[in-house]
Amino acid sequence: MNRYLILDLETTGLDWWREKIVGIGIRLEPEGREEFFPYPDPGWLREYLLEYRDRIWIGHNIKFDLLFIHYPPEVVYSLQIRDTMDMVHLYDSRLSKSLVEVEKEFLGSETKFWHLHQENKRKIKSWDLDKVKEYCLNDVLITWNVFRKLEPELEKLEVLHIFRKNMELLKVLYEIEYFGFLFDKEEADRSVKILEENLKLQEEQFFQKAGVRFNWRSHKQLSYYAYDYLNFPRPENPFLDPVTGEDLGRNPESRKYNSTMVSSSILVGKAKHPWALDIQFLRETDKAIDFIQRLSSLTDDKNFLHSSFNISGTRTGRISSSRPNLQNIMSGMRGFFLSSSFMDAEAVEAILNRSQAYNVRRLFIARPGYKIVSIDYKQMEMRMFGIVSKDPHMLEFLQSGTDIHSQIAQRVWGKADEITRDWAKQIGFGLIYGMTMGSLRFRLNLTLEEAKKITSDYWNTFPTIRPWLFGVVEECKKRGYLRYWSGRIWREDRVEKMYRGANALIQGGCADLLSVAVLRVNNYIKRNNLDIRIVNLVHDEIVFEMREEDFEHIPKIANLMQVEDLFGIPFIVDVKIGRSHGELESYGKSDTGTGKQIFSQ
DNA sequence: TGACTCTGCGCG
DNA sequence: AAAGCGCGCAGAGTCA
Repeated sequence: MNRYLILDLETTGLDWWREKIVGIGIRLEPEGREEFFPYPDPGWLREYLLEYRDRIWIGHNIKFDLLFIHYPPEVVYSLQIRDTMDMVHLYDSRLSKSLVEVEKEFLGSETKFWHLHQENKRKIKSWDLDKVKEYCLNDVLITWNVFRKLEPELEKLEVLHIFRKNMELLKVLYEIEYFGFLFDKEEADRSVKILEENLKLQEEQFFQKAGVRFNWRSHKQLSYYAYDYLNFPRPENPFLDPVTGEDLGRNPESRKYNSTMVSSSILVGKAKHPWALDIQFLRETDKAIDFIQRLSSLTDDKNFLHSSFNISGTRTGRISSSRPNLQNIMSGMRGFFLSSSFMDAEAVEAILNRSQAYNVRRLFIARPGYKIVSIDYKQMEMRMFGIVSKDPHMLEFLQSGTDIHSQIAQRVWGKADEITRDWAKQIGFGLIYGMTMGSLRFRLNLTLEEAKKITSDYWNTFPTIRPWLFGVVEECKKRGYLRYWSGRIWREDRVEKMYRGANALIQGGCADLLSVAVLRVNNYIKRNNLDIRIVNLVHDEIVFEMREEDFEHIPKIANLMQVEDLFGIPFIVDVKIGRSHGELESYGKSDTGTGKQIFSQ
């Protein structure tokens, strides 16, 4: 019979490296014994709980609690852990993971809700300790009951093997978060200064051009000055329902259009507004400043960032990242070269000389003596698409490992030039995202006839793809869910949304593949006792920090990532190395003749 | 003042 | 005749 330790912490905040534990509640099962310790001494607490290290530890988002207790990663690796938050996610990724909602959904009670109704959680420091104790032990009890309820459910759904895999992945994520990613704060401060000067310069140029000063960050004000004040025709909202007049653009499912009409794509594309590029550039600089300041505010006293990697944060099974989000860091300027037209030559030069400041990734650096090594998958989603759709021609291309879009173009249209390669690429995206014909037309800048011809050529060349897409929807209609290659379940009961299932199978399939790769690579690192850390995960990329003398392990790591045994074809990877995440250079060469990476030994 | 929504935009 | 997948975060606006 299994023995359990269920735990829950109350803390002063979310950041374990600078906040304090207010109290910890634990429950021992099967004894049913409860204990609560207010403001425990951290060292004492670590020792005390280890008396129960042979038990299975259960928590709702247990990684959070373990980080607050501050165990070294090797201790966490030695534990058996169960995260009820991930159990909920594997049961149905659409559900809210907050304990209040989880209690309601699976236990049918609202005890936590009523506790919170009486007290403000943000002021937990000022609660009576008796109250904290009662609240905390109630959370522990809910967690235990949710675990008991969901374990058999997950078994019935045949997803316990994914749950076990995820609990091992959680330990790797723990280690990534525990050590963190070194942030170059001095350089960040310099960049912010430069960007703020740039912003001032851009604002001045813009206000002069506009002939009026206002807060361009406000949609309301910008909309007024860009259209009414300028007497510039306001583009018609194409999402107004012609019959009812309802603004469908306000539908949260589709927020691309809005009544203010000041998004970049509308200003640039639809309105062709004279301020479009100026606004785009102002926003870009503003965004860069926001990014860097957010990062600077979250460093610990040694300038490390400890992002949270969440395995139950996405609909598809991808990992998400927060505080800070390390998966959307700017890599450089995008809109500048388009928008520089409104500036005088001097201003253009001034900003170009400072363009490095927009590369926020270069602020993520290796520790002294180490290098950043980034290994990412080439065209990962296209590969997964070929695998799940089982199209023989697509799979044949994937085997060779050369540029997939060019190969497709060659096969479909008999030649692979820039134009046909772009067609192939856009249709590939379209298939992965469920694009409509209208959108594809816009993307390719074609007439309806041309677009239809091109897509039908594509369908004819890959005969199983269209039937597969229909089949996915059919299966979802029939069962109410889809199952990934990994066994993970994706549920959807709205028929009109089931087309998203194809994307889920691809995006989520890639996510589960990456998690397998992470585990295998991590096992290799630990087994050989290597001084190599994973510092970031970005959907199709693993970022490492290692010494140059350990570069000899790169081919092995790259090979492990290719997981050739899983599908019979390798997921080809690309290796880059640099002093920071923003200054990477290719490492090794891929042999385009055979398509085999040199890393596949 | 805080909680919430809306909108826009960075990344894969 | 343009608007598809998955995130997290920030400022402005709104309301109590």
